[in-house]
Amino acid sequence: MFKDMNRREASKKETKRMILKAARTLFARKGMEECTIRDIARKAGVSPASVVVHFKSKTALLEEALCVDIEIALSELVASMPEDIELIDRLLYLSKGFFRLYDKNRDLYRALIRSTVFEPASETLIMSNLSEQYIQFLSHIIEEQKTRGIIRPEVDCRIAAASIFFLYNGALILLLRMPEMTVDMVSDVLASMTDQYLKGITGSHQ
Amino acid sequence: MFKDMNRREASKKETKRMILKAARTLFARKGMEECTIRDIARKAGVSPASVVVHFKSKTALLEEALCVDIEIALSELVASMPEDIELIDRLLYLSKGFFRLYDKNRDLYRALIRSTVFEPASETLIMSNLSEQYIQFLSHIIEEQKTRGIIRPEVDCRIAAASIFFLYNGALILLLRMPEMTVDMVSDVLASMTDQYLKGITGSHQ
DNA sequence: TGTACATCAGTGAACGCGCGTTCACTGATGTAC
DNA sequence: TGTACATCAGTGAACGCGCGTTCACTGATGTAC
Repeated sequence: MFKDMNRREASKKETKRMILKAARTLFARKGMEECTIRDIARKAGVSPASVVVHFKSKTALLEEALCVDIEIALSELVASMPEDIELIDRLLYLSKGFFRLYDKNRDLYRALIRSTVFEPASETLIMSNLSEQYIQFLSHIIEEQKTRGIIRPEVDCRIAAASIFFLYNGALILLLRMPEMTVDMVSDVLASMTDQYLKGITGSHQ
Repeated sequence: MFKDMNRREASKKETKRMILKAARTLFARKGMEECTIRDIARKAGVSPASVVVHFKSKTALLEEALCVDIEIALSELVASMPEDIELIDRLLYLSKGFFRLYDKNRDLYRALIRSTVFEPASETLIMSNLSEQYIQFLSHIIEEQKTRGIIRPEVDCRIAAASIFFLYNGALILLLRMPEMTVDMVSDVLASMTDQYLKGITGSHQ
């Protein structure tokens, strides 16, 4: 029974894989706007109708095609994170990694983020999950820093992680919408912001 | 000579005004996706081609139609800002004002923000200017708090204002993409974040 | 085991839609002489 | 002053495009008996 299911399902997965591969190639080459579902179907060697069967829209296809790279980048960054550096440097290590990724093809990632960030969360599950993973990872870092006494015990880690994510997100928007900004410039801005955030801006602290 | 110019230009402006008025009504009633340029033209009593002459795209029309409300809201909030409350309450007073505005028609404002925030800044001048105005106003508040000794002198006001704006922006995205979030819930989250930001999260401050 | 039927992934052509764009045009307004 | 021309806002119809959707279909795979 399972074997039977698997034959059909395997060929279905294979078709989907081919469409995704063609989509990744064409999106990267020509950008979101310039390639049509029919282009991708032709390149993948399937019928246009088949693309729509596997992905409910061009946006959903884009999301699934590009999120692979983001997932890989996230796990690589997490794995390669230096252990012996300060909190702020760890945070910036992550941000800068993502900025570099998105900088490889700004228009394409801009199209992706625009069509996911502002959609209802239920429509863009893959991107929502990625953001959630990222925030949770930030939250763990903060929790860990708390045990070391670097972060004050009464701080809500979840709120702090989300704040850091929002700052990152703002900086990312700067990068994507202003052609004259470089990865380094945006990283510097984010560094200042994050530094301020960690230290606070009120009172006469130090 | 001026009188001559004015006749033509006046009628041109009048046409534009009528298109804008029709657009505001129809957008608010049916939403961005559900109304077409031809609908708006019909309602305004002009030719569809005329709409395209005055506004280069449907998005540009949406931007110009809705930004009026945002501008009004901003200046009202600035004018009605209580003077005798704490910094954090002033910041939240502004944010909550905007949340309430956007909450009146979430889908519509979501469409607006999605199609402006991620476009190149040069394509969406009105919204860019509004954000800039808002950040500058935040910057003035911080500057003023600095003179009172509430904010530390070495703090970069511009960076602080942008950070606060980014936190606000993140909270706004929460509101717009999660139907179950209310204005009060989002305001509470933003309050926690802003509070943390002002105090800082590292060290044994206080 | 074989036969007869059911399921279902994928096909390819067609549809209606709204988009921006184009076009020759009309007619009012402005300008030159 | 009038006449003849230039400008230009706005017209309305048509165009090609890509989109999602629909449809009857084919043919391979799986299932019941």
